[in-house]
Amino acid sequence: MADVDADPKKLTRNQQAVLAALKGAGRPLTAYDVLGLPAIRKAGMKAPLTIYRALDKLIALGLVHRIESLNAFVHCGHGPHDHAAGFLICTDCGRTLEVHLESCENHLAGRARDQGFAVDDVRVEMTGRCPDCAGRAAVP
Amino acid sequence: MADVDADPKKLTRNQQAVLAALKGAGRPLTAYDVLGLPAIRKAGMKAPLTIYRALDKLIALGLVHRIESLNAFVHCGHGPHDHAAGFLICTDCGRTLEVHLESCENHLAGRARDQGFAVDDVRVEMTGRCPDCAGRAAVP
DNA sequence: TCGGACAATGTTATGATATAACATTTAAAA
DNA sequence: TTTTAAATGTTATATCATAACATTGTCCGA
Repeated sequence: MADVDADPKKLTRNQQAVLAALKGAGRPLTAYDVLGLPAIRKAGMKAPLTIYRALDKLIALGLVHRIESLNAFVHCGHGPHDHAAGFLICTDCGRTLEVHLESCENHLAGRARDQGFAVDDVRVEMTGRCPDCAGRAAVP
Repeated sequence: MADVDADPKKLTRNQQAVLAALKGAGRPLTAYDVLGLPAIRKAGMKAPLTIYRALDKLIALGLVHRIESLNAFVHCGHGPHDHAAGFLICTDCGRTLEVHLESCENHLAGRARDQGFAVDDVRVEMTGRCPDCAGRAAVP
């Protein structure tokens, strides 16, 4: 689970730079997308590993989520939280919406426990079209 | 959605070989795992693309599922089906359990629709320990 | 303040996953 | 049989991620 007590002020320069990049993007970016950003190069980061290390930390702090089906990373707009997050991924514009799964998580994890499975983590990713893109498609 | 009317007899030699490999493994394999299997080399497949193409087809037919968080592929033990599948991934032994999500899918997709999101596909992956491994851990 | 411990960083190289492009063959249908 | 679509073969390359090891920075207790 995320370390909800994390103090954002304690982030290192690299971590701050990567977090700011994801925040500014407003959508998931791959590690190499981040690496390519001018602000990141200006911060002196120039190797993939530098980005991945910052991302690892930010994920551990619950400030960033990894989107498995995109191999990408997105800023968590909800602040650190302890319950599982679900993502709605728009296949048109590439943006994601984060949804909380308090109730679903119990349902899903309950299903798992029924089978004797001890659940550590729940990941939900849904693809489709976001409100904006769905609207555009309907009225072309 | 999966083509439930798919006829397994119509699978090509490559597709049959890959499907048999995943079936035999009983757990998720990466494309390169599959490529490395003697039976696959004997079938004449020797390039990654050959494997990926067979996998693409098998996935489209609903005979194989991709596990995003493992970059791996697993045989679907339930036969082709039309509803979303969830996976319980054991971090000890690497095996997966597939669970059906009839009810959860509605719940999740409903949440999405509440936000104006048009859902095409739902993916659920849970990590933890399977009954066997959880048992071993509890009684060491 | 010093010094030890630990986290973070820098650097280079490489491993692992996935697809592009284009020629050829096979299978199915008209 | 012709013609059409799908599958395959082959080579090269793109994309995502980590290993290994040296160095630096930070924090806290003695």
